[in-house]
Amino acid sequence: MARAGLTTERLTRAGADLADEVGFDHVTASELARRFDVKVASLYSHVRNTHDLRTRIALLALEELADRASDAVAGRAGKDALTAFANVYRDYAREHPGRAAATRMSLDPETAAASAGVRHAQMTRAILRGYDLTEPDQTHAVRLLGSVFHGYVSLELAGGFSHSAPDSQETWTRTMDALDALLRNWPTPPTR
Amino acid sequence: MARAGLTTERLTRAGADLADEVGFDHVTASELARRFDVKVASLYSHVRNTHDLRTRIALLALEELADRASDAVAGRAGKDALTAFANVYRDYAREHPGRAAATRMSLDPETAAASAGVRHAQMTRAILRGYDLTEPDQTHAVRLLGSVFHGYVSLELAGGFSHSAPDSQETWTRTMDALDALLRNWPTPPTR
DNA sequence: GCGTTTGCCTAAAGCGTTTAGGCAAATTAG
DNA sequence: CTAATTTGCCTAAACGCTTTAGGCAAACGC
Repeated sequence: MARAGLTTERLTRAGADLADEVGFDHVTASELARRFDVKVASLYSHVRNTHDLRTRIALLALEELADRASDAVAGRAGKDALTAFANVYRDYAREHPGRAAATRMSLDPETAAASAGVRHAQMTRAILRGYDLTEPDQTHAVRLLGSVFHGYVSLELAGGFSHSAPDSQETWTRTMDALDALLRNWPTPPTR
Repeated sequence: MARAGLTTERLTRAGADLADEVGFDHVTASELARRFDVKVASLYSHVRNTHDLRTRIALLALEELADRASDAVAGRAGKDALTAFANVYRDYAREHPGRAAATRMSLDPETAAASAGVRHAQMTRAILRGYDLTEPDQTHAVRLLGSVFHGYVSLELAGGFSHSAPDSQETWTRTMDALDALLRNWPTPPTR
C-alpha cells in the first residue's frame, strides 16, 4: 500500500486551499481525507482534531498575511505605507476568502501570543511612525486601524457593500484618505 | 402525550439564548430539542433546517439591535448620538455574544435586504445629519462607521485587546473622539 | 538484512442532521 | 357535542463527520 506522504504541513496547506474553495467552516477532516485519497482516521496521526486543523490554517494565514504586509510596507512611509498595508489585507481576503475567514477565528490566548498576530501589530506601529503619535495614542490608533481593516474586509466579503452605489473600491480609497487625515490630526481628548 | 408548544418564534428565541451561552456555532438542533425536552425531528416542522434556524437567530438579533439603537439615538445629535449608537453595538455584543456573532453571519442578498440591516444603515445616516456630509461621502462614512463598530466589537470579543495596556474602554472612548473629529473634518479627496 | 519506527489501514462507537410516515391532541364544523 | 380535519410530536432509519483503538506493512537506521 503506497503511502500518501501526509504531513501536518501538507494537511494545513491543503486545508487552507480547501477553505478558500468551500469556506472556512466547511473545512472538514473527511473532505481533506478525500482529497488525499486516504482514510479519515489517517489524518489523526498528523492533526489532533478538527479544531487543531483549523487553528493551524489560521496560523498559516496569519503568517502569509504578515509576510505580504512586510513586503508591502518596506520602503514606504506615511500614507503610502498605510495604503499599501491596508491593501494587503483587502487583496488577501479577496484572493483567499477562506484563509481570511480563518484569521478571524478566535485563538486561545497562548496560541494568539505565539502567532504572527504580534508581527501585524508591530507593523502597524511601524506605519504609525510616519505620523506624530505617542503612547498611549499609538496603541489606540493601532487598535482602530485593526478594527477598520478587519471590519471593512468582513463586511465587504459578506456582500455588505455590493449592489449599492458608490462601489466598494471608491469607499475604500476614501477610507484611506480619511484614515490618513485622522492620523495626521489625531484629536487630543476633549475635556470631559 | 402533552405538547411542548413549539413555535418557530420560541425556537428562534431559545436558539438565541443558546447562542449566548455556548457560542453561535455551537447552536445545534439537537441541543435545542434537549432544552425543550422534545425529539429532534419535532423541530423540523417549525424550522427548515439548521441553517434556517441560524438565519432566524441572526434576523432576531439584528432587530433587537436596531430597536436598541433606535432608542439610543432618539433625542440625541452629533457626537452624543454617535457615541450612544456605538455603545449600543458594543454593549449588545458584551451582553449577548452569541446573538452578536449571529449578526456577523453572512445572509443571502434577499434575506439581507429584508432584514433590519436596512434600519441600521438608515440610523447611521440619521446620525450623520449632525455632521456636514453630502453624498457620496455620506455613504462612505456609513460604511466606515459600520466597519469600525463591526471590527472593534469582533476583535474585542475575540480577546484582541485584553491583557495589554491601555484597557479597551480607554481605546473605545478615544475611538469615539477620533470618529467625531474625522466626521467634523471629513477630507476632500486629495488630487490623485 | 533486521529491528524499529512510522504511516496508513480497518473497525467501531458516538453524535448531529434530515426525511418519511404514524398516532394522538387540538381545533373546527355540523 | 360529536365528527372531521388539522396540527404537533413521535418512532424509525439513513447518512455524514469525528474520534479512538488496535493492526499490518512500508520506510529507515544500523
